Amino acid sequence: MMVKKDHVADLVDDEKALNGADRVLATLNLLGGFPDGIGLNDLARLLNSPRSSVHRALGALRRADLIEQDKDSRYRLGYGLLKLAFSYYEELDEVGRIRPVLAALAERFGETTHYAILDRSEVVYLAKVQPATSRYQMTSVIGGRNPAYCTGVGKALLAYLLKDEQRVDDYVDTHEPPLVRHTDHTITTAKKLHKELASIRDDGYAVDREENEPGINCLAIPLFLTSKSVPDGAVSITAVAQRFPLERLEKSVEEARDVIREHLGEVMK
Amino acid sequence: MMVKKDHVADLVDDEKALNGADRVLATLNLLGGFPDGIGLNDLARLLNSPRSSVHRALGALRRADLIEQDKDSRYRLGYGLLKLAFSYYEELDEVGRIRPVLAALAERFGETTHYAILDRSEVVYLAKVQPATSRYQMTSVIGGRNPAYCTGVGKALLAYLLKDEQRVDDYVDTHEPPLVRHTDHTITTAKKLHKELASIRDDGYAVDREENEPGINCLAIPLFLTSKSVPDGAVSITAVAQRFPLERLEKSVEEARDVIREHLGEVMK
DNA sequence: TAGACCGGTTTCAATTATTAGAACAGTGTT
DNA sequence: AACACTGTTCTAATAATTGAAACCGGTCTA
Repeated sequence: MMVKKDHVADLVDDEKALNGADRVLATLNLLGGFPDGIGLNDLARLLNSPRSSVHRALGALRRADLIEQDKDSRYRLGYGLLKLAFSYYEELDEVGRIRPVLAALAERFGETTHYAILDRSEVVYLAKVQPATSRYQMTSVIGGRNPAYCTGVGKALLAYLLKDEQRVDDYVDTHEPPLVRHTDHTITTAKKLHKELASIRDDGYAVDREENEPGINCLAIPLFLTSKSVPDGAVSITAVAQRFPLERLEKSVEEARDVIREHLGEVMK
Repeated sequence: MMVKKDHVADLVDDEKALNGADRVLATLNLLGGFPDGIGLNDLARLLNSPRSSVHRALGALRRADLIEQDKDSRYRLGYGLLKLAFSYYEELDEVGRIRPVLAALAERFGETTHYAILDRSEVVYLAKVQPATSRYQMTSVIGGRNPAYCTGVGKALLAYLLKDEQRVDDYVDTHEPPLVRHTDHTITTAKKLHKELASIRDDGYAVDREENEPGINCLAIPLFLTSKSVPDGAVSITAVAQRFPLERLEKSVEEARDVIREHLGEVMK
């Protein structure tokens, strides 16, 4: 079988050999990329570890009910992992509260909606609802990340964290790697970012104008669930520019706010 | 803090001490039960392992991006785990096909819907959709399991696997533990089970008459997606008996079939 | 203010499980 | 029948895990 080599780079440091538990967990992470399963040999190659070691790692994972072995003896992530993750996920307080809102917004506008929080300099997606009539498949994954500066939700949340030019400068200077240009519209300078964040504070919402992915626009509204000054997270409506133009997205702000208010009350600026 | 001791029994064999990778994975599994996080000491107690060993295990898990440490230094499952599980889950072929059907059924009947497959003698829930107006919270979790003989989906799937009395006998005899009575209506004898499965084969659907949980009824329809003779899985509509009586559930069969046909075509007997 | 206590973290010699190469055992293909 | 391909088991040498105890930074209490 062909295996994409570049897939590995992120997961395994080819330099130093893994040992013990680290190898077990690297194996687990690696298996996530192969929904149809993968053989021991390929796995060992990818981890550049001896087959017998990987074999024992797989044994531990199977004992813990995290992976399974198909009839054709390929290894896959197992249902135990799904149960672990989903039972944890369903217990997250925020998610239960927010998901009905996302569903309502997705239904109303016919577009994919997200809820994301800020973690250091990145946004983490904690919920995602696709409308019933979704023809497109967004690349976002629950638990997945994006840089804050080039996403709608990210800017919506940064706006209330980087309130003056000084902090924006610090953010940009210490950002590692430096603000990368994803598209023609990506904001890459402290000056522009500060201006953008100020405007977001004024409006109470943020717009991603194809700054992260070409052809993808996004409207994001920060939510103040537990604090009046710092938002806990932000909801977003993500739309394909071609089908749902930017102007229409910006005109939808009040309608979206109404939906949110209906479910959560006064949680917006 | 108070920690439920019985929670552990399933996860950790108190007898023999864990070592290395096994302890790391036991830690991971254990953390799933504490969405608000848990401290190192409690964790070590539950795993009855030395704190330093658990500490190193946690280090490995953090390196693998599977857990995180809160401000107050409690350990939680991390977003990396969510990403791992969800990216795998979203890639599962069946799920993508089935979920629209579940959503449509949930919407139509206002009840929770499931899709489950058979794994040895248990059913595994692979998808779950709650209606927008869901007041009740079902206990089922994606990746979770139930015995087949006392659930609607389980019986719907067994029906096409245990086609003669001989196989039903074998199933019942080798079932470990023996067929346990969950409620007054649970089927616990081979004779009754055979009769029930025969009836299911005739009808093309199964009904769980409060056999698994008191007060919970269920209508299940097996789906023949890849084979004409053996169903791949079954969808179910789970209803609280009080609000949605059994008769109404049985009368809904044709309507449910129409919804399924609409989305998937001819996949039913 | 001292001091006891709680948490997480680090240390270190003894131990023991991991390591990795190689042999083994099945399958399906040529 | 030989081959190439799996996953699996075996083994002595090695290196990582082990776990008691010490440590450190807090917070509560006397």
